[in-house]
Amino acid sequence: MTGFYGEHSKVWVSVDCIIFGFDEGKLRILVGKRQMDPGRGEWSLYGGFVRGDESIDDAANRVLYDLTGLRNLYMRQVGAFGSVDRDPGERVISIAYYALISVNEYDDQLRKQHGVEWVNIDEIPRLYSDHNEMVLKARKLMRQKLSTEPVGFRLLPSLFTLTQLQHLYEAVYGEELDKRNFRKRIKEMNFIEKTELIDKKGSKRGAALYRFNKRIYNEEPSFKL
Amino acid sequence: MTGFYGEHSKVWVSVDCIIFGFDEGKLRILVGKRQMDPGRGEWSLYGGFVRGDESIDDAANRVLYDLTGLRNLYMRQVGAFGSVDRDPGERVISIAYYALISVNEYDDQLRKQHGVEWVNIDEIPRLYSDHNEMVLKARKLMRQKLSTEPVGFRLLPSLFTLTQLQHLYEAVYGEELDKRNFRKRIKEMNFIEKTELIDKKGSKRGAALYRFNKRIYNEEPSFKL
DNA sequence: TCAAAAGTGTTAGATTTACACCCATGA
DNA sequence: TCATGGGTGTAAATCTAACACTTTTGA
Repeated sequence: MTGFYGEHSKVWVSVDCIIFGFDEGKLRILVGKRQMDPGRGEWSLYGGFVRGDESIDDAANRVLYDLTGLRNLYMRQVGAFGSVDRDPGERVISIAYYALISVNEYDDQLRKQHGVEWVNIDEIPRLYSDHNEMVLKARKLMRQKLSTEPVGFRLLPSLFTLTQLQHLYEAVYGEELDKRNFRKRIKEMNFIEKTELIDKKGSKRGAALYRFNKRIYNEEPSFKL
Repeated sequence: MTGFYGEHSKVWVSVDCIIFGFDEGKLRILVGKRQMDPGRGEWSLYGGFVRGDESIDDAANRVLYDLTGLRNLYMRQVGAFGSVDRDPGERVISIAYYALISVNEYDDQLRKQHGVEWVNIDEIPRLYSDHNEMVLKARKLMRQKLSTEPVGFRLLPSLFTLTQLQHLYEAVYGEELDKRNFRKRIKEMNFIEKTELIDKKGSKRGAALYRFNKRIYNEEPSFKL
């Protein structure tokens, strides 16, 4: 059966992950210095090779788990990157994925062990190979996704204040939003439910904590921010 | 240098093309019966393997040129598809692309030589492997693209009537549009320019022919349909 | 002469935007 | 007591959607 396929050249396939986090009012991604050749020491996305016995999505999930220790992260494919010489060593086609994580759930020790850092999305350094391009496309897709589906919560703690949510959207859109209009729209979405809990960290007065209710969303899935 | 890479398994990478055309008021794509194993005889997208010396975009362009004889088609990546067993023969990761072609520019003899047919987008048969999934995603991305960028013209002759353009958008959106509102919006877009030419095929009275003016669009690139 | 497609404006309703003050509390 | 962030409603402006008739001409 390999007769037909054999005429064509095989290549390595890797996955590279753009991992978004939101902290101190800023949207950030994880990057680290490459610890292997080629490109050792250059800033780079975290990635890995696709194994023969796993799908590309499984590979991305494995790489994400390896780095963060977290499962079931929100993750979407960004696309395949396949210039002939994108990898200086060998022909490698890479499939980029972006993921959303809640920074507070990520063990900072684990982060340091892997030598990765949170960098502000607007201050990304020159990255290895075509990784800057991947980040750009991931950012565009992520913004588009957050504006049409309620996944922004994946970047926040499971309980969050409306101010946190608003600041998140402001960071993603890169523009300020009107507080009253924002809250008016949130109120119409019954799946963003107010709890009895009060956050006292963010202000003296205290702010109501909200949570995303998936069950209600499934019944009434309309979202626009 | 291959020492590091060598530990990982290489795979075949192919491209598969969803080629959209618009004819007789219907949105269609090109599919053919597979002429090779595995899956011989099944309906399938047209595709090919990525060679060692070409980028994935180049591979897609080559495959498109091979099939249509046309260069510089509008083409965008749909994404990578990489289940372990998506190809019954060997591990093959495939990158899907969609393209827009103007049906009248495609030599029908060439089409027949390749054994491909235009099938209505709403009547796609069961396709080989995960190709139906590719078509679905391509369609979604294409609709999104057509609503925010003036690329619908790539599915029409270079001179077209507003009725043709409206029917195209109706086919893409799957819903009827109001003629007066549609034409009002078109009039605001100066890059859709009226010519002195009249189409007499579509009606007795004759309809004005329009063309897309790229230069004007670049100066004033705002589009929404 | 009539069937068939081309072409053209107005209005009501819905949505979006702009905007400012009082409240509760810890320091 | 005061500085800080939390919380609330209204009105003007803009955008969207609904709607019907006249024109031209080839058959």
